[in-house]
Amino acid sequence: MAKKVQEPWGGCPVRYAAGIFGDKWSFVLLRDILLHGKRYYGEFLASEEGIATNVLANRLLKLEKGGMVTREVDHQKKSKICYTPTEKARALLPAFLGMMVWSTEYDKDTEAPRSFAKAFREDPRKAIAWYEAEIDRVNAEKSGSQT
Amino acid sequence: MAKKVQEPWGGCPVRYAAGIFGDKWSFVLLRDILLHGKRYYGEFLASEEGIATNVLANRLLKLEKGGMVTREVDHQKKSKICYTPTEKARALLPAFLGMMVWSTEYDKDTEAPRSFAKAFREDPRKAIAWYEAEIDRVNAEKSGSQT
DNA sequence: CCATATTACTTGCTTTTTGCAAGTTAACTA
DNA sequence: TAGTTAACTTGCAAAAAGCAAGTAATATGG
Repeated sequence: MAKKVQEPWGGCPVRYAAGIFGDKWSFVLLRDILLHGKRYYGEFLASEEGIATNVLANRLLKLEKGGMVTREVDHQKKSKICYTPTEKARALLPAFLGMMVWSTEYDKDTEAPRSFAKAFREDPRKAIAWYEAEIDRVNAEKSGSQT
Repeated sequence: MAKKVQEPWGGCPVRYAAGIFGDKWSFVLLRDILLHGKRYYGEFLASEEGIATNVLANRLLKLEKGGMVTREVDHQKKSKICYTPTEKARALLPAFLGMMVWSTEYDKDTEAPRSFAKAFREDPRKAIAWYEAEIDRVNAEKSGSQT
């Protein structure tokens, strides 16, 4: 029996967002899928934060039900499942990158290069477009459209 | 013995943000303090989401340790504690409002007026400035600087 | 073709966190 | 000065997270 996934918590915009990705593991998964080009269960599991396998399965299901990722059998290897960010997840990039800029400013141990915040502040649209293009690139690579 | 508060989870910007406010109750508290002008324990407790008293105490402490709020005895009534958003919390407004715009676009039950997303998209700085001014107004009101 | 390995989960169990009700303490207020 | 408000704390049950091991469907080397 599949574990129950929290039902959407709508109405208020903050509550809605909190209901969809308002927990630390969802943050980390969104980072991996939007910013690090990860697509497979094993890749998410390998992130340094060390998510537990059952929690990972639960969050992937929650993100899928929340319309943030699509789940399909990989085109190149049928034993793998490919998780792809939806347009809804991609539309979160501006807020997500804005949040990261905030972190680089306040985390004294930040590992992000200064250039990241600088680039985003100087031309946010361009920065967003760059990440969008990266996502498209990864998607194309996983689409089985290889020669 | 006070409950232990999660130690900061630094380095990666996403992980840092997740460590500071990456749980649904912190989201809701930040909304109340940044957007709804709430300042007191009793006000946070009264939010419709229904946070438990022990969780509220824990999250206020976590936000304080994370540098998001200051905790001080109220100037007008010494039996009350006034929680005030720090500059660090206020600096999160752009990302926070961006996230809310995202919610209004994808939550079919959204209660936010269209004008909110429209205003933010047309002139984000102006929208942010409006909320900043609101925060200043509430702070002034609580500062005991009344006639 | 078959044994071994990958990959994506699921299951069972322990620990931690949350939720809920009740209790405590220090101002206030009539 | 007795009752009230405000901000927590405590104890306990329920839910979620963490951990180790197990399973099922491909894939792969010989």
